Amino acid sequence: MDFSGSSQKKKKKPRQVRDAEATQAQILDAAEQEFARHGLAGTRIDAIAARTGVVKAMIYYYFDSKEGLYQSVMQRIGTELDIAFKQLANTDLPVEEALRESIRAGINYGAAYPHRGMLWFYEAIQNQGQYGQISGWQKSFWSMTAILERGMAEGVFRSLDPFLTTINILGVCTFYFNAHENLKYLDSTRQLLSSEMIKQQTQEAIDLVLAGIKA
Amino acid sequence: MDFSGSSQKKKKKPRQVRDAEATQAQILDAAEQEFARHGLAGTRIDAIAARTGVVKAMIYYYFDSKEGLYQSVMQRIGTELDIAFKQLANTDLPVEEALRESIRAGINYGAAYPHRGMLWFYEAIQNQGQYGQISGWQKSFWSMTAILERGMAEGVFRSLDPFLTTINILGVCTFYFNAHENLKYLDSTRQLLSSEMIKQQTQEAIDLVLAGIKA
DNA sequence: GTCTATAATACGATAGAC
DNA sequence: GTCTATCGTATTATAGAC
Repeated sequence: MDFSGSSQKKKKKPRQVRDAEATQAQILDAAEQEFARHGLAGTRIDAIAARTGVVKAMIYYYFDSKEGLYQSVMQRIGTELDIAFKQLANTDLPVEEALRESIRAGINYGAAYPHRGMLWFYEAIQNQGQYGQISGWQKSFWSMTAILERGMAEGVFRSLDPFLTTINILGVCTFYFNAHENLKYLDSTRQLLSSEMIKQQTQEAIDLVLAGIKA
Repeated sequence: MDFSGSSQKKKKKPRQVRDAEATQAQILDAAEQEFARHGLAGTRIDAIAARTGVVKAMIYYYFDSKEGLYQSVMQRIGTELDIAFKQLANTDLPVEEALRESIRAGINYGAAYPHRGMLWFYEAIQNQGQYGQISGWQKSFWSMTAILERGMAEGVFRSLDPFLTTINILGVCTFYFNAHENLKYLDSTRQLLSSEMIKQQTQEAIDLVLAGIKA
């Protein structure tokens, strides 16, 4: 039932006319989502292409390989992370309030980018964290450790290991979101990702940590 | 260059003569490791077969499909989990000590089965926790919540949300091991999985939580 | 820069001999 | 119960037209 040659040819994807920068950003966005959902190994280039609307070959054209694309995603996360947590380094606030703000920032970040927590776990499990270093996330970690040290020096916080305590605070901030898919079966009446529950969880986390480290 | 028919044939795997039960257990062990390392979707049946020394077809013979094998792994974990955390339900200990023991048990479990934490995260991310319910892990969760409620009733613990606090304690117990591959880059002088560091972390975790919830 | 087509390989699952 | 051999499909990556 295919009449005519040129007037009614099969539907054909019109060639996209876009600038390189926009296309690259679009690919990075789609890639971040797919990598977070399936990890580096499990992500299908086709899925990224489908999400972007760009064809598979374009991804190889811009990023060489799946691994190269993954590294670019990590790099971009790093620059955004710097911006989000840079302010925590300022010493204007009293330590107690600075720590409260850090926890708030951590939970808000986890709520705002729920997929990035998964990305980090895939990175740890599948790639042993080798690509994660590209992002330079360590800077954010040490800025929280610095707050704890300042609190100890000022006598506001009790004697503790700032390194391990930073890890444990990070655990409180992230576990809620990272384990959400498992935790949701516990109590079907609670919507764990609703803004009210997150607000409650923020308060509980701050109360637990602050009471846990005060002198 | 293939002389003779039977005297010099190519090296051939000798047929294994084993009982069904031993073979099944062997497959389950190898499968648990592979599923923890690569998740349900990412695990290759060939890899399990290679690890077991059994041939791929045997796995299908005993477990029908990759999904069936995964469910069997989850079921086995559930029975072991029950045994490991059953004792925590007893109310002989004072609440404070009961909670201390729970945290110790949680960290010890994480240290003893470091791969299982990964398995749970894969389960959450890849399968939305649907297969995790087979294990019945919720029982262990609620037993810790019960301790917190008892502590509040006795006036030993401050007023808190037992549900969210259980999640946060679990976060402290598990994050250290789950994020280990990312955290190891922070301070190369600290061996996070050494028994001394785990001992330190256990103490820090107990101090943080106990101080955090005491009345 | 963007597309189509395809090479090369890897994987889940099954059939059938022993 | 255990093995070999294979089918069908999905996926990374590239070649080459436009």
